[in-house]
Amino acid sequence: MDSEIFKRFLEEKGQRLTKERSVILREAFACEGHFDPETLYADMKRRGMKASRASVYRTLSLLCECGLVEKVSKTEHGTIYEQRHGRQHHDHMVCLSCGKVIEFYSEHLEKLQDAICREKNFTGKSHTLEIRGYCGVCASHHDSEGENANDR
Amino acid sequence: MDSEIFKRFLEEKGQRLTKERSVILREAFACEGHFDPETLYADMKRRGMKASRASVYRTLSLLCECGLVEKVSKTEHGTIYEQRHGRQHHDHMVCLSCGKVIEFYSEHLEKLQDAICREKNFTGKSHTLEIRGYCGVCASHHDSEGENANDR
DNA sequence: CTATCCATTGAGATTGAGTCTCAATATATT
DNA sequence: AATATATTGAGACTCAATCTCAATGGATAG
Repeated sequence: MDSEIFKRFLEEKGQRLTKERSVILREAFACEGHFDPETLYADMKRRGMKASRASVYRTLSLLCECGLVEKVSKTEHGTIYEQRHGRQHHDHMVCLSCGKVIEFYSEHLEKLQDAICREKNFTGKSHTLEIRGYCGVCASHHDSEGENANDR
Repeated sequence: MDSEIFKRFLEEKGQRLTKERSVILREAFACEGHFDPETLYADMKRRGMKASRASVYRTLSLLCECGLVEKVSKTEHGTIYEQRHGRQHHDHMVCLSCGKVIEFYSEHLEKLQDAICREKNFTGKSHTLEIRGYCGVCASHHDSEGENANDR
């Protein structure tokens, strides 16, 4: 279980898996996909679970440190994290307007990168591809207007 | 000249190329490479050129709009922009051993990304691809563990 | 030249994400 | 029980970025 991994990680550092940390871990893994700290915090509060904003940020740092969670990117609306345990590699599209993150995976793209690496005599180990632009919803608002398709 | 392009762009919108905007444009193009608004603002001030912080941000928005400049990424320390005029798009390979950065460009890769965007109904505006691994020199020094060029 | 219109500017207020501080509290160890 | 150490949360704080609005300035019509 994820909390076991986290617990072990903490104990190795002489730290503890507290109630608050458990709650935050659960919350982070509940939303299958991406999340940002503020939303996570707000959701938690709404559901009556107690943990301060400070603890949320502190715990997310710890989760990153032990690899269960990863910072994916920064947007106008804050940092986006994603759950990493047991998930397959993929790349991201990030909507510049609403901050939505779309995951995608393309075998073809991966192969092509391998080819480019060979060509440059480079031994690729990992990569990050982020495509920034506008999601379907925001693109339609965006066409007509300038910059005001902003909502949370 | 770049300021000509900017001027034309502004005039089309019924706006003017003011002294402040000129200064900011010049400053942005002076640092060959990347920059962030706060540093640009501070540098400008230090050199005794006058333009408010608000104008810096406003002008950078305009420059992005007309394509002379592009938002490249967001970091802990703010947004990074880069001058786009006359420079070709490229992606990066970063050597984990010696830190060397190799630039590359692949038409095929770009096309493929466009296709993926269409598929996801996403309007791509820009992207960043960073491949991390080992350059030719470092790879040979490295005892090759027979790993393939895969990701995560 | 003068009045008018409207883009532009800048100082400072405001927002919002994220961090830091520190006293109070919880937990483990002896 | 006493001590030591980890943790928490409220709120202060920082910093980038945006917004507000009165003052300015350039262009143009009369």
